[in-house]
Amino acid sequence: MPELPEVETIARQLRARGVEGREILSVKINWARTVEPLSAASFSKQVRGTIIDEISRVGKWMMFSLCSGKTILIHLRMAGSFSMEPGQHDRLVLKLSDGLTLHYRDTRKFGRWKLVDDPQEILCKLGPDALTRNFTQKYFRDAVGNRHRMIKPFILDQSIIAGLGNIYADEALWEAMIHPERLSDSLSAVECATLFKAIKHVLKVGVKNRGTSLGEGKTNYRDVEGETGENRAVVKAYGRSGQPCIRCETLLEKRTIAQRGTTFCPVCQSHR
DNA sequence: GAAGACCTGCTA
DNA sequence: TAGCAGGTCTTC
Repeated sequence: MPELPEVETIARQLRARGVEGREILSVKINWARTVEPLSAASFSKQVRGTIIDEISRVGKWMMFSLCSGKTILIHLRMAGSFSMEPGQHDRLVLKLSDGLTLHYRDTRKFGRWKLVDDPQEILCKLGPDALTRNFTQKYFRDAVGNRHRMIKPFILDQSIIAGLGNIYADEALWEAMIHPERLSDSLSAVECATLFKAIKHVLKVGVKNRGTSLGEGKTNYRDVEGETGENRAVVKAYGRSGQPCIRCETLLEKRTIAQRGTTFCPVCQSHR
C-alpha cells in the first residue's frame, strides 16, 4: 500500500514525534523474516545501543541513519506501518530512550528492514525519486523514448522512477489523459511533458493530503497517528471502476495490465 | 511478458 | 469460499 506520499507522511511524523536523536535501547523481533538475511539476534545486536541520527526517504524506502555509521533501510511493501501504540500485528518493536516505543506493524509480513553499511547498496538500483530535482523532464523524455514498453508498467518500474505505485500511477495516467497500454515510445513530446507534470502533481497532492487509504480495515494504510490520510477524497481513477469519469462521464473500466489492476477511462485517456 | 512466491484479511 | 489487495523478487 504505501507509495511515496504515504512513506513521506510516515517519515515526517516520526521526525515530528522526536524519534531522531534517540537511542535504541532494545529490539524485539516477532517475525524474523522482517530482517532477513540477518538473523533476529544479529540484527538486534548490531542496532542496540546506537542512536537514530536522521530519518529520511528515497522512493518508497525509509532510512534510519544510525550514529554507528550503519543505516536501516525500511520497505513497507503492501501493509507496513508505524505506531507509537502496541497492536496485534507488531512485527518489530524498538524501545527508544526517554520512554518512546516504536511499533512496526505489518499484517501481511511483506515489509523488510535491511541493515547496511552503505544505503547505496540498495538505493543504487533505483531511478531518481519522483519528487526530487533529479527527476527532470529531460530524463523522463529520454527514458520514455528509449523504451518500447507499456506506459503503466514503465512508470511503476522503480529503476526508472522511484516512488510511484499502483494508485498514483493510475492517477497520473488519468490526469495526463494517456491510456495505460500505450507504448512508451509512442508518446508525443507534449504527452510526455504532460505525464511528467501529472506524476509530480499527483504525488505532491498525495503528500499534502497525508496519503491515500481505501478503507478502515487493518490492511489499509494508516499514518503514525492511526489516521487514514485525506487523499482518497481526491482520487479520480483508482478504485472507481464502474463509476463515471469526472471529465467525460464515461464509466471507468478496470483491466489487468502487467499483472496489476488498472482503472482508467476508455474514452478520454487517449489510445494514440 | 507472464506466472508464482511471499502473507493475511476483506469483500463479493 | 474464491478472488483480490497499495509491492517486489525469482524463474521461466
